[in-house]
Amino acid sequence: MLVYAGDGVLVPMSRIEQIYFHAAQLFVEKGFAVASMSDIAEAVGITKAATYHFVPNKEELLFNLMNFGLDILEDDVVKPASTIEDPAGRLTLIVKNHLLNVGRMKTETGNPFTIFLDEPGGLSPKYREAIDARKRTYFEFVRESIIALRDAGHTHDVDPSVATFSLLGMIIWMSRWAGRRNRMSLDQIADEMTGIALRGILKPAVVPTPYH
Amino acid sequence: MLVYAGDGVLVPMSRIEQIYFHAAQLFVEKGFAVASMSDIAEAVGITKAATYHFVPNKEELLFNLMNFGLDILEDDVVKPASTIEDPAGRLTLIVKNHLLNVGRMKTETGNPFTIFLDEPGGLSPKYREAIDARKRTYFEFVRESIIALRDAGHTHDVDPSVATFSLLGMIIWMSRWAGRRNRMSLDQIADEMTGIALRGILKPAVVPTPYH
DNA sequence: GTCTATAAACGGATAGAC
DNA sequence: GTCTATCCGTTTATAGAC
Repeated sequence: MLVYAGDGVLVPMSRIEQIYFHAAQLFVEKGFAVASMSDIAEAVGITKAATYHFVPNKEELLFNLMNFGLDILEDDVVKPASTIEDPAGRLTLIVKNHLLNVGRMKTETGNPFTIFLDEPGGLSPKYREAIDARKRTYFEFVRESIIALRDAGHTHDVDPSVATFSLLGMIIWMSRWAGRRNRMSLDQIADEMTGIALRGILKPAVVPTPYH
Repeated sequence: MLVYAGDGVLVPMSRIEQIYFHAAQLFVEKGFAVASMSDIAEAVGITKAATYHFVPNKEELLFNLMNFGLDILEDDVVKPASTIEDPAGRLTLIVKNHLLNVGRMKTETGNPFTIFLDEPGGLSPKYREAIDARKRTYFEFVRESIIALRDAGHTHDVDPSVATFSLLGMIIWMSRWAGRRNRMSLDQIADEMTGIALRGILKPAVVPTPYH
């Protein structure tokens, strides 16, 4: 669908990929409801009718993009984290990689593949349920790591769900501000935020050394 | 505009207040672009034309609501925090009160006075600038407390801006999930999150006792 | 203040030619 | 694959009667 051009920049290839690429940008920039099919067509450089040759309707455009964002999340975060048995190391990798993922694909106006995972009212109930199920699976994946740490006595006295929501809120919100100024590198920012997140939840002795 | 009915529930009084009240709920629920003036009128129980007797246009409805939300934030967070000289105590009050504010006014579908402080593409540039300026002022207020703490050697090695964004992301995101289940009280949730936020940024010795 | 009626613009989506 | 033209529903907003 989209291809990395070496330095983390996403490059659209075929026409259909161009459509999805610009749709993602516009949905984030203006919101799903405000960005029109004409806007997308204009950004691609074709007419609205031509766009409908590739896309059945606007809702499926959003649905496919959300699934694509979740695919990336699973590849870049869940898959590598699943191989780590130590829950502290696993949680660290989750936070760091999710942050890098959010920041890496940032455009000038937001992150197309993260921010609109929560477009309100964009999807009809049928589609919405499928996306919600995938989001819940990810939430549980993060929460399980925190539960393991709590059961080992390695966390402060926090409810695992509250801790997970706090963590994910911090991460997702990053898509709204990171990448605006280049004073710090993305890696630096992700490291600092990983430290903030881990220290908030884990007891000092358990926080890995680079974030201690 | 709106009045508290003792237990934190907002009650609309006059007709114009009813309009703003239901508009706020609908904007959060469906998004600004999707919620129509007819929806609002129907919720109030009058016709769309009658609504326009009180409101000049849809955009100013959103603009006024955003300003109202910022007014509340200043009353409930900035004003009381400004009287506290100790920066650790001040930051603690900021986080706790902002969280209570976000959680208290939660409806079934979201927080009318917080979540849409960041409606994308809702406002035209002219109005948007005024809102952005007020948001920036609040951001700086939080950031200054963290800078004071860093200069006193009381924080971990974090950039004050990154720390502020992390903090606010966590808080704002709370509006999307808090209030769904009642396993924990709002005060309990706010306390736990305050702890997570403060521990992430402040050195253990400086974190106030209830959150240590 | 609230209504019915309607104007004017824009949205998603399709038909059919090339 | 892409275009022009168009259908049809919905939206914001207004006019004017009561």
